[in-house]
Amino acid sequence: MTEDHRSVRGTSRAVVTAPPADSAMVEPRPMRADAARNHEKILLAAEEIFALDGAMVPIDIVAERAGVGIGTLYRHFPTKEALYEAIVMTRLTSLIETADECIKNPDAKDGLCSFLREFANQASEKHDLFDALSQAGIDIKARFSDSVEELMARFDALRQRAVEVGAVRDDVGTRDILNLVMGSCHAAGQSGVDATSHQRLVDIILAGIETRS
Amino acid sequence: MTEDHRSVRGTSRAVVTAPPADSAMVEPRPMRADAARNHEKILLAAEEIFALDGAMVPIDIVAERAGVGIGTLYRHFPTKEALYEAIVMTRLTSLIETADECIKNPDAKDGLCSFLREFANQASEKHDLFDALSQAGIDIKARFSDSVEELMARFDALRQRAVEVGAVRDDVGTRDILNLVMGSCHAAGQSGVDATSHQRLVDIILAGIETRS
DNA sequence: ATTGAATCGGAACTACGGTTCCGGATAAAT
DNA sequence: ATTTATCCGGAACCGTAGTTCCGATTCAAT
Repeated sequence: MTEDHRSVRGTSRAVVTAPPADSAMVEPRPMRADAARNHEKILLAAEEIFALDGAMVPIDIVAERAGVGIGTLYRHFPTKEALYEAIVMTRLTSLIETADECIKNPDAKDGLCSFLREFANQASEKHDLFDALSQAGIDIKARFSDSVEELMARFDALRQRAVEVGAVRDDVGTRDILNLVMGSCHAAGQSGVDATSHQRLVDIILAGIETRS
Repeated sequence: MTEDHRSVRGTSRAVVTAPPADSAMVEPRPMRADAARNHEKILLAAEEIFALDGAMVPIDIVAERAGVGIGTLYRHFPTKEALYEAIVMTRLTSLIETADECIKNPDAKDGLCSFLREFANQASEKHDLFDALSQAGIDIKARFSDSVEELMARFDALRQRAVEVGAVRDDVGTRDILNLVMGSCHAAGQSGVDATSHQRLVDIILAGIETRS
């Protein structure tokens, strides 16, 4: 009994209503014009302010920045978690697209490098989003398993291809590289260093996973 | 009044007992036995539970674990920040000692490696402490500038020596290495991977900062 | 054993941030 | 223009976590 912490926090019975993207089968009425506009404004404002001030900013600040009331914000995203989810989702999708681009690169090593650089860019820009999520007890891999797996598959393909060409070591896992890049960007972001440093760090990591000559 | 005069005493484990005789005019009474015992218990419990469950655990949980009341905890550490500070202080001190050990190593590269490995160990164990601090708006470099500078100086000496011997590249800054190691440990800790992975990551980083052959 | 000061313990207070609710406003259909 | 379903706004509510306060307790000096 010395083990248990405070009683498990409120059963977050968060209604995980997926944002109706473009399904015309269930909704007889699409969405009122102002509602759609606000939805967009909120998403935009949230992304901006989270990237800027970290994901811990109170939501009423987000609402203020979006130019809407809190009630409106909650109508569109019934929970702060839901807002996080929406943003993470766009981020993952964008990253998957990037990976798809990079895999088109005929040079295996270049492809991997490009991807890692872009990945580092995004990671250092929005450094605390993922952090805040896990701090809030949200398991990204679990909640977005589909997209994450998709992304990881592409990432692994990039790595694998570079290994087969003999450009990078075969004893370094995809997960390792991810941790290296993501983590160092995070650290660099925290210690207020110049914004270009994460590129230098990626270079070092790339040197570290190269095949030894 | 810009400078807060939080007592620096109590940061090292040994000071809890009676102060030396040469400060008779300052401290007429040393500290009651139970008080000293509790001070120690709290520090210990806090260190344990922060390392285990992250630094966001409510302090009453810390008190419970230490077997004291909240009032008692607050008597010894007037603020949660103060508790953080005390722990960070012991950590920095310990790290400085490690660096002093490593610099005795005749082999420059081995010395640096040993230090980085130990650094990684500590970083991955208590990964969220620093995180929580910065999230709480506490600037570590500012508040502990003395110890941090001391540590950085030793770290830089280790790196410098390795560079002079020709073991590591000369275009990689001390700060870079620190970000790399600290960050990747953080990331590895977050994504629940096996506890040994941070050693693998350090190896990759070491490979990345080696002189190219 | 007595006494008084130091210390303990935890209930209560406070601040803050997420969430709910509902009267008022507005788009769109008639 | 009227009507109504939908949406907006923000005051109020609630739970959580940090902090304060003071009667009860304990150490240690006499």
